Amino acid sequence: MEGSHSEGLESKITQDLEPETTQASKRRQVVEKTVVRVKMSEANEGKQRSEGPPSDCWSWRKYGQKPIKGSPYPRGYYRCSTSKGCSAKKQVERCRSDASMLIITYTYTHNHDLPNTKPSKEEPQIKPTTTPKQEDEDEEEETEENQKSEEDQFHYSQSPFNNSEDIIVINQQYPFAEENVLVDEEPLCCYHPPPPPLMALSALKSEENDHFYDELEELVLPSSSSSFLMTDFFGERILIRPS
DNA sequence: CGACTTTGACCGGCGC
DNA sequence: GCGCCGGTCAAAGTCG
Repeated sequence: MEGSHSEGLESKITQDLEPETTQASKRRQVVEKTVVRVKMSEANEGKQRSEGPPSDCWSWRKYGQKPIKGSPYPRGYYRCSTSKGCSAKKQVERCRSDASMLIITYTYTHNHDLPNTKPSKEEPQIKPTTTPKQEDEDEEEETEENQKSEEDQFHYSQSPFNNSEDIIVINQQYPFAEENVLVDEEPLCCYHPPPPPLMALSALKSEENDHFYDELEELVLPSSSSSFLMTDFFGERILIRPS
């Protein structure tokens, strides 16, 4: 399974922060929502299973799944299992027009810190080749990302959506795709700078996330087959403004 | 044994 | 008021 993580881990993640009330209901959606779009190449999709999905560093437990009108793919409902009292939730579904695009909607915030249960162990070398990510690769985004990263990187655990009007563009090219790092699955995590412990735990969490993707995979197995090439995924920012 | 996934049923909100 | 749809709950089953 872990033969080669750094193979095709390209994911395009776009995170849109919605201050609240998406637009539909005023009562139902009076919660902070963060929409994250994760674009993964076929390779990724194929590997999701074994490699791990673009997950955040949290533990999620699935508590439901429902077919959504207008979408050929069902939506999965996950709840943070890291902490019992945590009300953080997330919905995962595939883009109906692009099966390779995952739409993850985060709701509520975590009221606890990241499950850094294993800060020591395989984190020492988590230093990506390009140390601080690719700070100059995405200047603009990087800027934002950087700020966000540094701030949300772990703050995310406390108030990921508190940044109400921010756009987080995850632009990762796999800085950690080395081999020591098992970060082949945390786009969400990765968009943060190279947080040492984070990576380690990311890998740990991958199991759980694995399920989540596993499922998605079952939903729709794109005939991806062998297009397993490493294509740099560029960050794509989707700005959703609750005008 | 505990934690998690799966699946059907139920509930509440919204639109017509 | 009715029907539709999204979201959540709960029981059963599975896996580590």
